[in-house]
Amino acid sequence: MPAHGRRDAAAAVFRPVRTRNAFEETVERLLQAIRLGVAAPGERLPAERELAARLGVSRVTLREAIRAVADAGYVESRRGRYGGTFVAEDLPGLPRPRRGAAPSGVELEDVLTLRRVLESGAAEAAAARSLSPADRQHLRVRLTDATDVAPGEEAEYRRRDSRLHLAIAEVTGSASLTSAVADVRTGVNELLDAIPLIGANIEHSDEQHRLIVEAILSGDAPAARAAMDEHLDGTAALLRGFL
Amino acid sequence: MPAHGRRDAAAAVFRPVRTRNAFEETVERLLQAIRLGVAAPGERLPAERELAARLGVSRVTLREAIRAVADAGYVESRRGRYGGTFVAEDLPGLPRPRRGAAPSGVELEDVLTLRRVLESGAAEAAAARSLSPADRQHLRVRLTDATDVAPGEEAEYRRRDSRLHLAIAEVTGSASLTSAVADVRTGVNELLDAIPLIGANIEHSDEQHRLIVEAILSGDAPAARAAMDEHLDGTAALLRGFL
DNA sequence: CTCCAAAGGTTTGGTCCTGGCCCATTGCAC
DNA sequence: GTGCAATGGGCCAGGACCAAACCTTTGGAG
Repeated sequence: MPAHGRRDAAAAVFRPVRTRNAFEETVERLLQAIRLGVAAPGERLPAERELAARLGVSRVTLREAIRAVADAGYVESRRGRYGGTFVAEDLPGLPRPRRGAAPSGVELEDVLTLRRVLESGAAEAAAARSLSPADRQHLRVRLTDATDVAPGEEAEYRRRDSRLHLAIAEVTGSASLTSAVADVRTGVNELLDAIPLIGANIEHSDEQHRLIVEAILSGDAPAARAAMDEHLDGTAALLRGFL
Repeated sequence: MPAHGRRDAAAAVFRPVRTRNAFEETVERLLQAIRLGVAAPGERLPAERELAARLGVSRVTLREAIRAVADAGYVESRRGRYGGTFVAEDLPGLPRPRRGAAPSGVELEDVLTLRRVLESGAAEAAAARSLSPADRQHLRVRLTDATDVAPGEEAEYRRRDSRLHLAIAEVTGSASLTSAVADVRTGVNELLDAIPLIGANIEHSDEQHRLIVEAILSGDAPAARAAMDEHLDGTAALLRGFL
């Protein structure tokens, strides 16, 4: 009996339906928006009523989550017309000193495998599509943002880097692919938080980012995939070395 | 302001936290297990207490879901020692006459894009890995199963086809990739339910399946990707034509 | 034949979450 | 300045969901 194989597939289908409660999930989403640079410092989040509807969560729950995120210093709420919840200009640093929770090798390989599949696939798909002028502009802007970070601003670099990778997924036109990339990116960022950021690596990444975007913009799908593969291999090697 | 691009990424991060309620989610998972062939006709599901724990759902909720699925004729419960919940030997046909709910073109392309990224990526990743003898055997068994369906058994073919594709994801060793493939596969199956199954297509698929598995077993990652790409292109063309 | 283990079936009390409603604050339009 | 609309803030009744019991059925072990 191939019970082994069956168990793996079964684990995929019978995985938990709801990982956390609504409050915790909502907090994670807000932090994800901030850490991936989807909501930049100073920017306003959607109004509570709208955001609650979008997240499929009651306003009470959303407000509790916002409260928690605000207490941690990530956002700030203002009342009145033209009020709202705003991302803090000065974001707090890492809340996670990684208290012994080093990810196992299996977990690491799991994330890296999924990441490679999703991100290289997204790069290829983006290049294979005929992009609208808005899409092309979007990519260029994100690329510039990412290569244009003041030295010493590691956290900001991480956000813009994520935002660029996310933009590549966006221009594939596939909403579910974009969601998947956002999730895997969050996982990768958590891992990256555990290792130091080196200047040489950033410069190297900048160049690779340029190559990737160039390949996508010129519609060269194999080149886009190859460039993304190489880029990801670098990070993967770094992570494997440190963990 | 690049509000357009921002909106897409925001939609990914601010997507609903909880799509359905626990009951509905659980029903979907049970049906997914059956339709993907993870639980074959006649097979026993895990005991309620264990399954509830795995799904992260209370036993009460799980039982309600099982009850619903049993009422629809998919499973049957037996009490007493060596009892349990068993997948029906004769599964009901399609419950979905697709009442005008034809998927929009955008949705279709969304699923197909994600599918291509995930499944071709999985094939490549599987080929790039050094597979254990158990993995190799698993792939071979699933391949044989899929090419070995009695004529006229379209529903059974669909299940074994899914099971083979799922096996490819399994042998990548990445649990999250396997989950993602299972989900996208469910989406594709729903689309496929709307179009007829033609004998010639099955034969063609059988041959492509052989090529894919062969490439994976021989460790030829580019060939595995290429073979999977071709295979998926066939189905994609079929779907685009019918919808 | 008796006991027991493993499974499904049932009940209860409590917690989380929601949907709806109203209040408080703010700044622009008039 | 007055009105108003958009926003965050607060409250409550009821439903969904859960954890933890306990009951019933079944068939093998001894």
